[in-house]
Amino acid sequence: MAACDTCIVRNRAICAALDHDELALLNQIGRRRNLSAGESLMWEGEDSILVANVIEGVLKLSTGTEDGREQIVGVVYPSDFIGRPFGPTTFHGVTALTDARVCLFGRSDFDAFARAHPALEHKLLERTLAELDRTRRWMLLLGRKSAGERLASFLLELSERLVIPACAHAFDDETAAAESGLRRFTLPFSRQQIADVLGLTIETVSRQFTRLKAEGAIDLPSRREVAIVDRRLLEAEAGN
Amino acid sequence: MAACDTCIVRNRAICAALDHDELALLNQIGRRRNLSAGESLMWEGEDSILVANVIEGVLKLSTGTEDGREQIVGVVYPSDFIGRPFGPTTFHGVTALTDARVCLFGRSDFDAFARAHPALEHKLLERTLAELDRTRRWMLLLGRKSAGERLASFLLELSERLVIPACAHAFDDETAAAESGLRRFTLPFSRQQIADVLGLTIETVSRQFTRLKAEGAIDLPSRREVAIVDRRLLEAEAGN
DNA sequence: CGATGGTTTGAGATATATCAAACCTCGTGG
DNA sequence: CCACGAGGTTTGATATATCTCAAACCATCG
Repeated sequence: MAACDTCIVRNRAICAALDHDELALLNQIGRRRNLSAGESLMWEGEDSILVANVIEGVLKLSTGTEDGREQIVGVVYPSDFIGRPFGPTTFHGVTALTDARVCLFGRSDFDAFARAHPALEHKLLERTLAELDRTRRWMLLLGRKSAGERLASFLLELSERLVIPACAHAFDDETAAAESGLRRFTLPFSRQQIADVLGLTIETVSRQFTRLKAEGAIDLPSRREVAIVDRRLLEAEAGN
Repeated sequence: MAACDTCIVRNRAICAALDHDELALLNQIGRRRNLSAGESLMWEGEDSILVANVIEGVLKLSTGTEDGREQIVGVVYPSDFIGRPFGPTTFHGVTALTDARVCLFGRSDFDAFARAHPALEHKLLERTLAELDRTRRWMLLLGRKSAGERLASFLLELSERLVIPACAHAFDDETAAAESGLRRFTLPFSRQQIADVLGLTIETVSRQFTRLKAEGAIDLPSRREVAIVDRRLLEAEAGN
């Protein structure tokens, strides 16, 4: 039996474009791999040899300058696609933020398979277009928003993206609010990583956390946990 | 005779994926349109009803905050694709920076045509992936680079992107250097627009221009013209 | 416990923003 | 043809958000 049959992202990842037989073929060229938090799957500037689907966990995409400044240029969640198909080079590193599980393909195998299955390519196109939209909205944050606005925007986006779709309709109690995102969640980022997403320093991020808490927009039960106390206020702080 | 036959971007735009007959069909659903500098083709948040290929000219993609801060999130050149296919909303405005000419399609017509022609979708996918790479590299600039580095990076990118491919092999004299980009070019941006690309203010941009000139990296024959005097130095200033 | 790595808080430095004025450039009309 | 005006640009002086450097703090794990 193909591993795909029991895959929890089967219906949300680009694989949803495939029927049972096609999926069996794809399964033959792919393999699963577990990653521990902190482990890297690809490195910046490397030849593009692998692509993958995220099954579980959160990973970051990052680049940096010669002199060591780092910028996280994307964050991927279950069902997202990673890697650079149809091109020779990966422009950013990929590193697991939490323990993660991915479904890996050799790039050339995947490229060939995708070209032969337009429905799959179409899904990949839709996903890439959506990611481009999201990335461009992030440019507004990096270019024009204040530190406070950046952190507020970031927390709001996280609260939406961390919702596990399978659960979105199962609950709508305090754990998972169907409409507006999670009220409480665990950060898959350290303070330094948040700084690297927002283009700030760790100290500025920390100060904005304490400020948002002092103003009653959020609560911080522990370092890695955030509760949104006043969503309206947080949205106002995000200033879109 | 189809207008496409004489189109100067015929072999570089996504249309290159199509044969003569397919092109004739596409031509039936498209129309040309001229835009004057400053004219907008789409607005932020609008329903996505149009998509287009750029034939001639330079256009900006931009978003802003409620309170009027603006960020240019992309710049498109001849043969680039604009608009948001397969999605209901355009997340950014599209405005001509120079006089321009585009090949316009109704989005639903284009979507249908693209789905029926996988080779076209494939080209669009490659283009979207390349644009996503470029956009992510821009995030590093916005998140982590100084004003001087931003302007230097911007000028270097412009000098590459403004090369007219048709000429790239015809000349390699002082006008168009095949390898390293133009040595001298006209800015399709005002100072304010450059500020909006780089996430800076107009004054900071101006000061960095005069600094780069004083250091001998560039020359400014006029407000709208730039000559790269010392490319090495400019590259060093860009600090990648 | 005591060490260790991440985080928060503090004080001061600095790059960029802001506010304001002077300066070009170019088109217009006298 | 020249003066004028209007936008855009440059330069200057000052303010401020964020960074930098440094110390205190706190959880976690041996």
